[in-house]
Amino acid sequence: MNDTRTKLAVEAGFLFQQKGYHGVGIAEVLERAGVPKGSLYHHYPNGKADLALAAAEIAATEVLRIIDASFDGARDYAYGVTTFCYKLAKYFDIHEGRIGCPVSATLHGGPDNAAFRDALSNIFARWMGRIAHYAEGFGQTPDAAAQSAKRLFLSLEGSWTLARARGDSNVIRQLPALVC
Amino acid sequence: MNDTRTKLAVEAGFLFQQKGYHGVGIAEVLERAGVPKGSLYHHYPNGKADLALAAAEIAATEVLRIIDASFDGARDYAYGVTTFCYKLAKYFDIHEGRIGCPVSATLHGGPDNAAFRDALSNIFARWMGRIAHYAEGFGQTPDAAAQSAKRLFLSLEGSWTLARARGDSNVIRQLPALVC
DNA sequence: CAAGAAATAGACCGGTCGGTCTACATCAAG
DNA sequence: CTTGATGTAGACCGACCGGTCTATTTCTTG
Repeated sequence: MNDTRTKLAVEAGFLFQQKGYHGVGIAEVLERAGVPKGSLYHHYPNGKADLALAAAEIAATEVLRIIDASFDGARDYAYGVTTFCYKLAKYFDIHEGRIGCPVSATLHGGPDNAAFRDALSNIFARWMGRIAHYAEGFGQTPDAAAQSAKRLFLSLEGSWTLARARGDSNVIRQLPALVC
Repeated sequence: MNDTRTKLAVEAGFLFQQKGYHGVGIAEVLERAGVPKGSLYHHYPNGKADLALAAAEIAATEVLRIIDASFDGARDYAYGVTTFCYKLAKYFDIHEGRIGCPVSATLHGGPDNAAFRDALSNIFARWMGRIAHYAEGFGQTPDAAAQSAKRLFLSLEGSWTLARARGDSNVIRQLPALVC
């Protein structure tokens, strides 16, 4: 297990989420991580693209963790959604309101290739699947659960966009009232 | 009135919407528009940033036009929403599925300054205001209309994101069933 | 310890970036 | 025809881009 490798992806993710793939220079990532260039290309032979995919994967996993933490102790679906949105709003505030969906901000606007699109598509599917899983657990039929998950996901992506434009996380906090 | 000026903004918009602010080079815009560099800095003294704001404004106005065209002859709110979504899905397909919300794709990921954020925020507000206007016209109370507009807008932003990741405009076409 | 693998370190490279600058063409007004 | 404003044309610039390469240090394993 290598600390440098992870640190690079984490710091790169932090920057990608704010400025997008093309908005971040390798030099900036290296400076933030306190790592020389040689190490980057040792751990990520394909350079920036590898770094972005790794950063997106880390962010994706973190969001799944937040979903679990939000729904596990929830008394019903709406309660879980509310907790989830509040946690995300807090995450948004940590980045000082200059962030969109951590995954799409990182991968959209990157090189227009199949690898990036597939990664995005898969991550989104995993998120919706996990939310649907919890919705089913609260008694919804599979179809209804999938629909609930999709409704939440789509609005959430939009909320991130609007929250970022306004620099105000309340858009995210008010989401449960809109979709439940 | 100057044709070159408009042509530059339109072509720049086409590219920004696909690759984002930092993903597009000035040279690429000039080539597409068939315009030399001197003309660009004559019409847009602040260069790329001016160009992006002008492009976003054009796209924003075009969306307002589509909203009007969708709701003007509609028999009820849901019908208008459906027409609106179909028109946007078509627009998405014209760009071969490589596009997000034309405005946020252009301005998000651009320079992190107040001018860009304000422009985005204002454009979004105008869109939601126009949708709410039509919702009121179909008998919704002002509060309910504002809520309907917000619900549609947020899901729509999300749909664009998901549609782009999947390269499939059907996400947008299926939206009315989810929000009406 | 020896020896090779793993990782760090950063100088260096060609290409492209956004932007400036000067020269020239076009046009309207006197 | 002259003159000044408007717009076109593109050579040119320093800064920065992502990526390569060699040298060195650190870790692992026998």
